Amino acid sequence: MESEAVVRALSALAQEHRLALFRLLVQAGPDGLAAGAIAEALGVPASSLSFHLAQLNNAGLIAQRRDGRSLIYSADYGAMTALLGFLMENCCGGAVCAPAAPCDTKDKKERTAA
Amino acid sequence: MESEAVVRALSALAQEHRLALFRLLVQAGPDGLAAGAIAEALGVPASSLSFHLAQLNNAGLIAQRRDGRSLIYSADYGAMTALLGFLMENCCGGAVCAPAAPCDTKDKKERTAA
DNA sequence: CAGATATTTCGATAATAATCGAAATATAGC
DNA sequence: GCTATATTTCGATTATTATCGAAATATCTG
Repeated sequence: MESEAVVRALSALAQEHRLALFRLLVQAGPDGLAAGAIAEALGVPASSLSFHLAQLNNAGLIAQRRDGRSLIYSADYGAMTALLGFLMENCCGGAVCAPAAPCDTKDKKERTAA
Repeated sequence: MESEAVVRALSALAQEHRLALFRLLVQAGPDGLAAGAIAEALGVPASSLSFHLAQLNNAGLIAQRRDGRSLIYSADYGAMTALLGFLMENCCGGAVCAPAAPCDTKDKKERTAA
């Protein structure tokens, strides 16, 4: 992941609505959520939400797919992991640094899946 | 870590110079670097750098200490870990999700140290 | 095709951020 | 106290971002 892409990803996340939106998708899992459902969950007008979705999408943090009239958005876990990895790269001049396991990872069957 | 603090941290990192600056400090380790040394390393005017240092400091991502005439800045590894943890909280509706080990963690003696 | 639903694009406005030189503050040494 | 070094604060300018209603686009159903 290049520095420029990382800045775009961080900029995308550095906004209250988008951070909440991204976390909502992270927690929703690979199935994702329709734009309308997100707008309702966050209490944001559709046009505003669309702007924020575009930011996250442009940053490569979320994926979009169509299902009938609805557009379904889902978190891109691979991009998130790459982002975290970049921040920690070559970290800690040999000292401290906690592991920070991302999640329970019950199955771990697939890594870039769905 | 609260949502508002996370947004501040992400905003602080979502800027080319500050991202480079933070990574410089992350890689420099707990000893940190003097403001002047950072300015030279990044090729940024002192007043501009001061602005960026203030942003990172205000976001709680870096610590400041004085050594004679110099102000030494160092990365706050605890804050970084908390930030990453927040992003992954409750992630992956039970599916995927790669571990993303932050660093080699040779010793692993302390977790929130220095 | 007409009408309904889901979402995006457009356009205008308001707020926030980045930039850097010049002047101000803090510490050190004589 | 004076002079030099290290860094920050101030102020003015420019650029980017967030906001949301209204209109446009896409898909579905009959």
